[in-house]
Parts: sequence; C-alpha cells; structure tokens
Amino acid sequence: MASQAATVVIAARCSDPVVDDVVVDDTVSSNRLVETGPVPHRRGTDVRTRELTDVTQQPDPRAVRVSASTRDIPQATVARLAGYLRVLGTLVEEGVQIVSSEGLAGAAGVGSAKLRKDLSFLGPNGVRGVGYDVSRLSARIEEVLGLDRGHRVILIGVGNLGRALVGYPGFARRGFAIVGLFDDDPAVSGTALDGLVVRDVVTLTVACAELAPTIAVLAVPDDAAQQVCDRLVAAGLRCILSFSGVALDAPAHVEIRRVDLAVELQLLSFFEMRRAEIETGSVVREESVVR
Amino acid sequence: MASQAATVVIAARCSDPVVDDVVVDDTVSSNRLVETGPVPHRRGTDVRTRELTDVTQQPDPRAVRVSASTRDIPQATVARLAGYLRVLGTLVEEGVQIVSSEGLAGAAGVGSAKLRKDLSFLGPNGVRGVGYDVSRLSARIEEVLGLDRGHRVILIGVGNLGRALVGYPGFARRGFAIVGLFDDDPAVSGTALDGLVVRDVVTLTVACAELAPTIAVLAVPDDAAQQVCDRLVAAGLRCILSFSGVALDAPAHVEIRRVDLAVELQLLSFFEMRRAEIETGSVVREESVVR
DNA sequence: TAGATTGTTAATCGATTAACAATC
DNA sequence: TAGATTGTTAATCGATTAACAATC
Repeated sequence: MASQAATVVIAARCSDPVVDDVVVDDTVSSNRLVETGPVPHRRGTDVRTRELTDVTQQPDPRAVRVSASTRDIPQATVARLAGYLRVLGTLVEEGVQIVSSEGLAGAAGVGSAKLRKDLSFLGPNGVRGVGYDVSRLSARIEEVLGLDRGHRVILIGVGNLGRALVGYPGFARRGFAIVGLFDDDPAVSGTALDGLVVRDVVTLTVACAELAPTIAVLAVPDDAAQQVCDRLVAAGLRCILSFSGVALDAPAHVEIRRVDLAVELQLLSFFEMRRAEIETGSVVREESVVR
Repeated sequence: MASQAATVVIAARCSDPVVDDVVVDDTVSSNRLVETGPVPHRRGTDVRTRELTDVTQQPDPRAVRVSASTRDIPQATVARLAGYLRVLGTLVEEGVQIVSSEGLAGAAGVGSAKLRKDLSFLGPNGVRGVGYDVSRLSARIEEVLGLDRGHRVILIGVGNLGRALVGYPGFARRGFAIVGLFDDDPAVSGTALDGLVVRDVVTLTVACAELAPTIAVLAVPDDAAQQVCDRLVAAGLRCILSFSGVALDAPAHVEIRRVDLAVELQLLSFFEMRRAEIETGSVVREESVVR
C-alpha cells in the first residue's frame, strides 16, 4: 500500500502572493514526502503547483485523479483545450499512442510552449523525455471540460440555422444529446425533426422541468432572443449558446456564449482592409489637412 | 480657408519608446498649431495620439477623415467595434442622434471606460460634455472596418449550414453580397438557391477570376476543408471564414477566422462544471491520496 | 459659469513566449 | 549514460480598468 502513488497537488490562485497554509495528508504520505521532498525548480514567487510523487512508481491508473481546481484554469486555456481534444481524437483513430508537445501543438496550430503551459494547468499529464499518452490526456481534458457528464441540450428556433444545428454531427460525437426542440411558429411546432417533435415555445418552462437540459442553444431572430433568454433563465437554465446578434441580458450566474456571424465577417473585412493598406504602403503615419 | 478645421493625428506604435520624428504640415496649420498648441494631458511615456484642433470651429464634415493607422487598433478592440455598430444601427432607427459612452456601452454590454478607450483608437469621435453623434460614429466605424467597400462573398459547401448562411439576413444588411455558391455534390451543383446557380467546386479557380470575391465562407465537412482552403488560396483569396472543426493551414498573408460550434459547446460545458463545483463547495484546494 | 462627458493616463491584470532545470 | 521532452520560471506583451484632466 505504501508503494502506491501518492500525489498531492496544491493549487493557488495566480494572484495570491503566497501559498500560506498548505495542508498535507500526513497520515499517508509524510514518509514519502520527506523522501522525495518538494524541490523547487528555481526560487520563484509564482508557485502554482507542487507535485510530490513516489519515485518508485508511475502514476497509478486506479488513483483518484487529482487536479487543481478548474477555477484556476485561464479562460484562454480552456478555449484551446477543445482544439487539443479534437487533434487527440484523430490521433487515437490513427492508432498513435504517444505524442510530444511539439507534435500535438503543430497539429492544433499553436506553439509548443503554449501547449505545455496550457496542459500544466490540468496537473502533470506527460512523461519527461517521452511525451503524452494520447488516450490518457484525451480523457483528462474531457474530464476537465465536463464532457464525461453527458450534456442534455435543447434548441430554441427551428429555422434554417436551427435545422442545420440539429444535423450537426459534432453534437453527438462530443456527448451532447439534443433532447428538445422548440419554435413559436404554429406551422413548425408539432412537426418532427431528427426523431424529435418540435414543441411550442410557450411550453418551455414545463418542458424544461421534464427534460432537465443543462445547455440551451438559441437560434431565434434577434428581436425574440431576449424574451426567450428570460424564459430560459426563469426555467433554471444556466448555460446558453446564442446565435443572435444582440447582447443578451441575464443574471451573472448564467453563462452566455454568443456566436455572431456578423462580427466574424466584419473582422475579416477589417483584416482585408488592413492588408490593402499594407500593400499600398500607405499610412504608417498619416497626416492630412483640409482647408 | 484658414478658419477650417486642421486636424493632425500622429500615430505611433504602443511599443515605440518615443515618437521621435513628428512632421507637421506647417504650410497650412503652423499658425493654428501655435495658437492651440499641443498640451499633453500629463507628462507620460505612452503618447499615442496628439490632437491639434482649431478651437474656433467644430469638425468639418467635408474634411478628409484623418485616422491613426488601422494597424494600431488592438484586435480586441476591433472585435468589439462590430458590436457597437449594431447598437448604433438600432439607435439610428429609433431616431436617437446623440449617445453617451455610458449609454452606448450599456447597450453593447461593455463598460464605458472600455468603450471610450476603444473609440479613442479611431481618433476623436465625440464631443466632451455632449456625447457621440450616432450617425457620424456609425460611419466612422464602418470606414475603419472597411464595410463601406462592399465585400463580395463566395460560399463553398451548400449543405444544411450553407443554406442557413445563404438565408442569413445579416449578410446583405452589412454590405456583404453573396456572389457565388459552390458544392462538390453533382446533385447540388446546378440547382438554384437564392437566385444563384450552385457551381461545381472544380470550377472554383476560374470562377474566382470572374467573381472577384474578397471573402470566402467555408461550410464543407471537416475532411474536405483543407483541400478547399488550398484551392481558395491558390485562387488568390485572402480572407476565409471557416465553419469546419479543423485548424486550416495557409500562408501567413491569408487571414482565417474559424467558428467552431464544438468549441463553444465545450466551453459551456466547462462553465457548467465549474459552477457545479462552486455550488457543492468543493475543491478550492483539492487534496487526495490513494494507497 | 457649472455640469457633463470625452479622451488619456497609469496601474493592474491576464496571456504569451523563450529558455531551461527537472527528469524520464 | 546521453538524448529527449516535460513542466516551470520569468520576462514581455497586450488588454482592462478606474480615475481625472481637458473641454464642451
């Protein structure tokens, strides 16, 4: 028993000046901890995690996975984890078992330093001199993102975009199950789509109690978006993905992600313009006067 | 003539230690400049813009609009400009002529300080003590984003998503004209959609020469995305908006924006999980050992 | 003038990056 | 052991924010 892995990760907020009251489960591991000891890489103030590992053994697959609180994972990192996961998925398909940070980063389109930093927030996941175990890392990212919980998704607005979303293969592939469809058009509600009967949006509150969704996807026209959002919030939804152009108003405990096609197009327009500027060699410093 | 506005904006990169060689068109404005003079707000090293304005008159609408180079506008700011523009559009519809930073920021869902900072990168656009002229500011943002140029858009992949995009009202409303549709499915190419005949994707290169698109929208399956992207690049496209899940490889001069539904869903999943953690009061610091 | 609001500053915060010690 | 690669550090870079002088 004493030969098993003993891993303790202490997480502190980046902004904390110091980790002031570290508590270690000494009934089990004090002997080991003394043996291997915490050896700081260099003296520094940004001590975020310390790993104390029994050197006689590799991580035990049966061990309860220990992690820093997800609250300490930067938003920018979380946004990239999904990308790493997709690459890891293709590697699994190809039968690749080990991948280096260089390899994974290249396939995901980021620098290897950034990748390693990102993964370090999930705790130690690789083996120095070797690389990352593809399926283990994949499982770890899924766990951190909460993808192993099987989200239930409802979709409000079964127009062109809504139908396209229902047909989107990435939903099921990632463990997101569409469990309810809603629309306010009497011509649409009552019809079946993808094995589900579209419900009238007025039944939203009641249906939510029945369907217990964790995520709502909003694909309604802009002028209906806020109203539907309010109903979702009232029904207890806390995660909303909106495709409407308007900024939705909701309590702080409701997380809203917005995908705005217009914004994307306008960003491209800006880049195109800037490129034209660069090409014509204009305005590094622009001075112009009219009289 | 000398009574007209004389505005000179000198832009320097944020990272420049100092603006070392400011040149002023003294044939026109030296007398005015001496009069009003550059009066630094406070002595500081981050002198980004200096405005020298004839105090006798308000900005002349006929004046060539002078701006800092768009290269100096932070990416984060550009991404928000589109949001401001949308709000300004609704204000125009409502007949509102003047809006304060507080009002505009509130409607756009950002803080007023951030809004003012964002707008400051576009040069002076408001009147102190009054606010911003809605239509003037609107026009200015459109100009900076290059929306006044009338982009020509081609769409590759006329599946569910592609059809939804064709029907998206925001395209035309923002001056983006869809000028070509492409698909590789013989059953689809040749059919008409929204007044356009879908072309076979093999004709892409030839058709690009004819259609002169500035933006391509990619709505093809993941495994076809890179190949189509290569063709687009070969055809001279420099702005691509992709809805595929894969990170596309392209030369540095090609700007690629990717909208990844899976990423958005997974981000929501993460937030949901984190919220569950907070509610159960778990793991501010997690310590767990297995033996 | 007095009140209001912009545009700018500077402090802070968060993300990126290269380098390298730790370690397999 | 020697070579390889992770995980961590610290410097840098970029974005956010509150406060306030400038100015209408």
